[in-house]
Amino acid sequence: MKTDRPIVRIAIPAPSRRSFDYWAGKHDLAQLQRGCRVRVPFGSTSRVGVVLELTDHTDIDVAKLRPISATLDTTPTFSADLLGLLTWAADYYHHPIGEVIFAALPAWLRQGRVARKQASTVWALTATGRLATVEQLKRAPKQAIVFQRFLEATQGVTEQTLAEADKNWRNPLNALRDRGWIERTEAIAPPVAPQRDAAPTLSSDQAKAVSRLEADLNTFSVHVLEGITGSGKTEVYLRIIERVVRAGKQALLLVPEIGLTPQTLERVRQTLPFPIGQMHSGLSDGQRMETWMGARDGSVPVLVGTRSAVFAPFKDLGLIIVDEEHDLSYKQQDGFRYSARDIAVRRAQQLGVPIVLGSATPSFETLRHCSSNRYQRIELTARVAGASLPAVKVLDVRSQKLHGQLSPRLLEAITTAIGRGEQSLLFVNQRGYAPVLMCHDCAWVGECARCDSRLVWHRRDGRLRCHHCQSERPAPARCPECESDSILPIGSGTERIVEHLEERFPNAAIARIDRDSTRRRGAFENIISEIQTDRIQILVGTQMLAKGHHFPNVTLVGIVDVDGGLFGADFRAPERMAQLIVQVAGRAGRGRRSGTVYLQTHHPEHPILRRLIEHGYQHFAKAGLEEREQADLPPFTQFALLRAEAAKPEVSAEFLVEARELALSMLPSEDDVAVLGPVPAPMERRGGRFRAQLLLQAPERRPLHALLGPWLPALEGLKSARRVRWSVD
DNA sequence: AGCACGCCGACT
DNA sequence: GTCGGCGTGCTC
Repeated sequence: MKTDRPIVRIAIPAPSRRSFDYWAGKHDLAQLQRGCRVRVPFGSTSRVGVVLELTDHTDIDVAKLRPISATLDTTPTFSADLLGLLTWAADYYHHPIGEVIFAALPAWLRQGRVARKQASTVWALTATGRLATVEQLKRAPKQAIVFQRFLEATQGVTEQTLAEADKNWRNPLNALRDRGWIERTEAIAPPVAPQRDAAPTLSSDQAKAVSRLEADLNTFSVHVLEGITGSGKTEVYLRIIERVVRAGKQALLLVPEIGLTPQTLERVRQTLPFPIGQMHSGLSDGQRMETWMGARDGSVPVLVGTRSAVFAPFKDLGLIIVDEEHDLSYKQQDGFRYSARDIAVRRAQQLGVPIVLGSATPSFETLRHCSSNRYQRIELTARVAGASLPAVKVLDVRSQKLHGQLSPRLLEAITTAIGRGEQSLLFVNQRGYAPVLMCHDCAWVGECARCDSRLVWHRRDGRLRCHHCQSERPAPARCPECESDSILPIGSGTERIVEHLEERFPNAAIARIDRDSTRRRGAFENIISEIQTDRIQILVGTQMLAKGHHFPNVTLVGIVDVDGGLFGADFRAPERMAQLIVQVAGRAGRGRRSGTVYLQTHHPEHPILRRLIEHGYQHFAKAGLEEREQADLPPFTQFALLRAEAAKPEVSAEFLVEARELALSMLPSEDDVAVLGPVPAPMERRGGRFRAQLLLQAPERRPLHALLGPWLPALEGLKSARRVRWSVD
């Protein structure tokens, strides 16, 4: 109904997809514009909300309206275009608007703090300080630690950064100042001139790519930069970013979670003579706020960040780059399940700016857009500086005597590599010692009490752990069932592979890289830099090693077991396996020497494997897409998945059955959307909860969205919905 | 999600 | 008599 007093429509972080209406009250309407934050009473509590609209009508009973309690912003926190993007995302992913908007805010702003750039004091090296070395501070270890930070930073150091790293920083800082090595500077230190010797000459492919991108800088266009590992995609990104920033605009570079290593950032910093902002989960609230504000006011011209940086504010964004666009870490897996890559494309479209999707192994979805000419493809074919592509060898492990899953030929190849002073890299898709612990006498196996899974034996810690929930317990010395002491590990994880290698190569230095060995802060960086100094001869790791790192001396890459990707239940399993193989192959022979990739399999003739090896990723993807089309699978069919979980299996089943009935009653025709299920989820019991799902399948996006629109709010009203945890993917 | 309300068992 | 268990319902 229409009212005579102003009403504010507000997004509030609550699990309701509706917005909430309040009286504007006595507050200044200028501070209640779209995008401003306000504090409002909500039930018995108080919340921070964001104004979506100032209006004069409401759908609810005006007697229920309450006035907002306070305004929090004098100018809107969100620009019109960013708020537009967020409302689009809430709509597209059918997720509550309040939660979407709050996912895009730094914690301080979520709590209602004033958006103000901290008056951060920045210190920078003086001319004297640039010539000084850490060795001169041998007798002043505290100063050495602080000084080291200055050597690592190219753009000065804020007091806040120092305070976060070490609580004893003020005295050493003053001492360094007294030495005349550092000085206070005004704001962000003037960027140090890039230390690159000379800009590397671009290959003809790279030059062509740069000029094609430059031609499209002022319009929306999606370019897929497809280049094998080592073909120099990063150099293309850097050239085009530089061009955009010199034209007075900002650039956003999205990288996978694991991709934002100090090295990546350092490379960008060393190359581009601009202040570079970073945004990722490792930042403190203060740092995040600083970067957020800097991007918004334009003082951070280049922002490098992971998934959530796609929601960063910009004063004048001119370019978006999504590196390794196929990477799964662009998809948020819980809560607001968005794809940062897809949102980035939408954002570029909305702003009328170009976006570059880079990958050696583009996702099938992206390739399909290329073949329908919505995206333009740019290929980089040759590896730079003469480094050649590794040869791929399939090792048939059938009826071979294996040493902890390693075949004689693989061990032989490692021996040869060590003899030549080269490094070997082995991928194992299981951390821990062994994926299963089994009693040889009664066939007991360690199982998780809360999940449908086996417990992984972590021998170093003497524990059995579930990799799907938090539960763990001491590893038994005897079988808990029959008391036999012959309990055996079945299969191998990284720990056990390392053990076998240590027996076989007693003089080799072996490093293990998985979530367990890199849990400590800085451990990952330490191992990576140790590898780069060539002290390590053999690296054993999980997929976390597959991305991004440059190991010039690795010439042998082994994938201990590729069979998982051939027979996975998920229709995307072959795509992922192929991407992994190509990516890890990219780790071999990046320096001057050529490399070899060994794939161990029990199915050397499997057509999927043969296709990839004999014809390459492009051909593999083309055939894979044809198969998806035949089988009515995405991206040729649109899927939406309603998941539900509850402590009892019948509770989630009941909810999904009701949801199904509701969907069928709302559908104009059953031909539009097929409702399949409910069926138990792939791992039905996880963390003590029973999970089930309902699949909606439609040939087009439109009827699916048309159903989801009214269906999801209706589900909220279902009584069975309150007894389950549910979400839409 | 929080948070209050409400209706039943074990304590001083 | 009261404390508190967590089922149920609501938030403009």
